[in-house]
Amino acid sequence: MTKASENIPANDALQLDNQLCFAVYAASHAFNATYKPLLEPLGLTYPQYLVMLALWQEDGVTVSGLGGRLGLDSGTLTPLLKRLEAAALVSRLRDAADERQVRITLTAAGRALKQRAKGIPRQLLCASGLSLKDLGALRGRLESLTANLRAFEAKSA
Amino acid sequence: MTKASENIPANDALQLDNQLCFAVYAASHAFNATYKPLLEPLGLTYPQYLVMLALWQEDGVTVSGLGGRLGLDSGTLTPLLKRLEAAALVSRLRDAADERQVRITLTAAGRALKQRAKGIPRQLLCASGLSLKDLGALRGRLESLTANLRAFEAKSA
DNA sequence: AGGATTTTAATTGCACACAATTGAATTGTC
DNA sequence: GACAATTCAATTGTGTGCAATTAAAATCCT
Repeated sequence: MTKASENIPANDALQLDNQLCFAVYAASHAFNATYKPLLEPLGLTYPQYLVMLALWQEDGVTVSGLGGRLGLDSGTLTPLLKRLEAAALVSRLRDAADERQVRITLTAAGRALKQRAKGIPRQLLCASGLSLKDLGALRGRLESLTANLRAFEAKSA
Repeated sequence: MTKASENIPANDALQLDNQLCFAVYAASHAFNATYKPLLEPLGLTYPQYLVMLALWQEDGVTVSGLGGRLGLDSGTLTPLLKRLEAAALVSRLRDAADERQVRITLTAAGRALKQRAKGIPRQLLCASGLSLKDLGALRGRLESLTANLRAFEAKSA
């Protein structure tokens, strides 16, 4: 009998409170709600903040490059990036060498916003109630879980 | 100096890959993607599956009662429940004693679906690559994190 | 009893998220 | 060099998710 086939009482397996997926789902909503008031002064939604984090780290990337890092496709990113463009935080320009690609570049205002976002990680750390050490450990476990889930899908497909 | 004010190098704090929130966000998407092919034969989306889990556990509840367990409001639940009703899995009936409330009750087909969902938790456990023990520990840490985030919001509001 | 307050679900508007399709641009192949 | 196959972003359609408003029903309060 392998680890993954340990005995689960049938009645427990479908209990909502026993679902790891629901714990992740609830935590994801809770993060969203915690970020909302902190991001509102910056005029960003939480997914837009994640896009800005990625761009502050690396600028001038293509839509699919950005999508690869965030796990999002053009169907999500195109309208989101248009809103960031309307807010004058990014520019969207066709690559001259390959006009299929659109390069996303921060404007001066987009770069400047990083300063105003500087304090947010500290506030979230505080809200999480975790030490840096515990936070890092939890993050590692979640990254490993995500990798396992993706590998499982890839295997099935 | 308290735990929550440990030193974080400024450049690291805004790195996407250092964000616990992003690890949760990515794991949530990965769960969604893993469930999708498993739920498709049942005709359910992932949020609809969570609603069904809650109903299999306790039937005949009000919309707000369901919302309390799932952390969702009527703006999300009303259309979702209408789709489950259209699929003949639940009935939505005004409470005779208090006509403001709508009671959600499983149909025979809704109860029967539980049998077809029986095998799903086992497949997810397998996909997660975790032992039951590790899974429980991770779930506990996420529940505690969610509670902390909610408490932080409540404090701010 | 009767009007103000509160509770409850539904509705509206906006923003993701993803599958599937479209259309333009590039690359591969002959 | 032309034509097929591929790549890339945009578009379309469906389904959440949440804030704010609406409308009906119940409760409170004198």
